[in-house]
Amino acid sequence: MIKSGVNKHGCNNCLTTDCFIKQYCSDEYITLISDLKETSIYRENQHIAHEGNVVLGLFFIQKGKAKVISSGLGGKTQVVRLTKQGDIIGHRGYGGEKYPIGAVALEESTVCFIDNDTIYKAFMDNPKLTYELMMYYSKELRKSESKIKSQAQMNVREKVADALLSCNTLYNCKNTYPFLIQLNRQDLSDLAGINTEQLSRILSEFKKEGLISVSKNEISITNQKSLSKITAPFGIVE
Amino acid sequence: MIKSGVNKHGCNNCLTTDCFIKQYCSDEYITLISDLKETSIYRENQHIAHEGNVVLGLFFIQKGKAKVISSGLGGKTQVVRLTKQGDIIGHRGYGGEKYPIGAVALEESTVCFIDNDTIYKAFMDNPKLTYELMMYYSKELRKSESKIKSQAQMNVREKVADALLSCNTLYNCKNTYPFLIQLNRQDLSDLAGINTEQLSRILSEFKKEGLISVSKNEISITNQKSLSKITAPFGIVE
DNA sequence: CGCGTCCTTGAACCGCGTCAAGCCAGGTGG
DNA sequence: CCACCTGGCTTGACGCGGTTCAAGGACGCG
Repeated sequence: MIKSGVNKHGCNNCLTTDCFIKQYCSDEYITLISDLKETSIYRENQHIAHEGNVVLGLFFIQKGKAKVISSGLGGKTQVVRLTKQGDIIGHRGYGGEKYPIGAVALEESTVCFIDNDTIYKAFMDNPKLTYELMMYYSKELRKSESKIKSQAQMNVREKVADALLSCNTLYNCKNTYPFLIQLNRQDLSDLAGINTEQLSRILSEFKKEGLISVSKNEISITNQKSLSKITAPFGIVE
Repeated sequence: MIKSGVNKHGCNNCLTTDCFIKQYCSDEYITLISDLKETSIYRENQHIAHEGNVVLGLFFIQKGKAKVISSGLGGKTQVVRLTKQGDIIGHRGYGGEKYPIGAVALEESTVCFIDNDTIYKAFMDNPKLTYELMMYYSKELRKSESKIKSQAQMNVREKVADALLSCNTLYNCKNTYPFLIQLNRQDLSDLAGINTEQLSRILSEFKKEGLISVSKNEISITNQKSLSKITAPFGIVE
């Protein structure tokens, strides 16, 4: 992990507009947090948070993408969710508890870390911040609950469509097509909750049906509408 | 739905100790909310919130139990989570959005409803309330993300053990055994994410192995430890 | 007593995961 | 520059686990 100098990345110089702190804290607190936070740059595949470590604070993704993962039996990994700029990693659990979920950068990412004490003070003095973060978790919870159903009821074909669409909803802000999925087969299958072989098969199907295109092993969504029809019966929330 | 008179159930007369409002609001706000909330009693199997309705506020479970459900394809239902006294139903989404998840009482339950405007004011003036609710959602999110992995990776046997244990963790506060599971086969299988036939088979297995006992179709956990061993490789978070 | 509901058990089918082999692109070293 | 190796991806074959279909039992209720 490359720890950058604290002062070089002051919040006032930060260009990110999605940051909860900058949006919902008083100027006074922005300055305070700016002094106390730590900003680090993670390269692709570097761990931002390790599974099983104690939660010492909150990570804010200033720039980049990450996957939130949870390991199961026999080396299996589940991608629980994907995150982008402005997202938060490391739910604040009950004080000092271990966090059973890890996070890994998918591309070079800039991440701010704010320790529990500092963020707690900010919460107490900036009700709007706490409120918006509550809403954020609430929204994530809805998405997560929706995914439980997907995992329980969908067949592999539907799971793949769902995984592709959730990438699209999250990362394709401008809603333009073709849209490139920036995940390798392993991550994509871990997200869909299936194995890589099945994923390959289904992708080939989709390719034949003209829903996606694959070149140089990179997947692009070309027909979002038809893809959506596959998952339609489930009323997916993204 | 039986709507009780507003004044009869003032917060100051309420005996519940787990209520977020009573714990974290100023006296002034408790009185205000007491006047504006609506308290209703739901009988078993009555809908507290309907899937697809607009979210007009938050439900607090004062007394009783409920299941939070989400319907899928072909009449399938997923029990997304179970709730008890002190829990919250109806995540506040982005303003006025439809809520894709429903809630049904599992037994006679008393539920308080607070509309969006009122609760928003309370949030802005009671930082501790907002903070605790944020923590609540954060905790629920962790549990939910853990369940995604369960659904994706567990086999039916493990899913059943997991479902039984999650009931136990939630409702068996005193941690005494045998502990009666108060769900019928349909609800239990919807919670586990499997069908009733499989559930039956696995329950018979567990019965033979002495992990549970079944009398008059009611399931009791007799050996929580051995049951936990089945799900142990997954590091379940409850 | 007959009916309906819920639960259990059996049997057959098939979707999915596993294993294994082959393909392709990129990197390395002779 | 080519041969070789490696890692990621694809495709096929097979067997198991789980879903589905169907029948029968247990129980409560009119």
